[in-house]
Amino acid sequence: MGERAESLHGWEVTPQEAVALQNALRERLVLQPPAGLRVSHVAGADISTETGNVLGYGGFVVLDAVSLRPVEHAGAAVALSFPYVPGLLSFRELPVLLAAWNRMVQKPDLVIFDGQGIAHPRRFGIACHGGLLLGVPSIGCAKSLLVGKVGPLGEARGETAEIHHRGEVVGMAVRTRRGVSPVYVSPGHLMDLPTAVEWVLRVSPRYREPETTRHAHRFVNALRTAG
DNA sequence: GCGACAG
DNA sequence: ATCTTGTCGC
Repeated sequence: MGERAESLHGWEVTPQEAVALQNALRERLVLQPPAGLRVSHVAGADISTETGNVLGYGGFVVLDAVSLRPVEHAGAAVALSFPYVPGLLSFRELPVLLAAWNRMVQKPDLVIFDGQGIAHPRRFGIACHGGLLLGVPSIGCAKSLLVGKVGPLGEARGETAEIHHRGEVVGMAVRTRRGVSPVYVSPGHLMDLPTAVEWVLRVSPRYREPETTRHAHRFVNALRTAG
């Protein structure tokens, strides 16, 4: 029997230990999609928190990859034990997302996270960490940049501009809608940059953010509101 | 030492 | 991320 991805490491860690884990786990990343990758279901992941409350409500919404219609959602509420620290977001959000993942029946072929993939100071954003632990192809699609610089970006939908950081191309700014700020796309695990950009555009036919993210965001907010 | 800083 | 009213634009 192989080890379970979820048990690669514990979550009771200090920020310093978290950084060491990122540097070690980074070596296991595969920045290439599996040969013949077929995506029939794509999921969005997100969490919702409340000021003055330790509980985090997280979940996934699985969409049919063609119609972009939801086919399943799964959520969980878990106490957030790690603070928000730029660069260590996955240690705050993944515990609740893993709990939600275990409740999901129709596991997706691809997950799009709300945050960075390798466009990260140590090339190990939440999409990398999540994809690795779940053993699923993943993409990071963030609303703002954590690291790196982007050059001029065309106005039309579909235009892209590289994200450069320390001499490397770590992602792409992608205009998903004309006249609106771009989103920042980078590969997570079992993924490359061209495929990541292709999928983000495919699941963002109308609005700035992917339908996966929009559905996940609404779902976890409803979870929190409901208690 | 001084800024920057996903969600 | 969350807290919050109105306001500008298609």
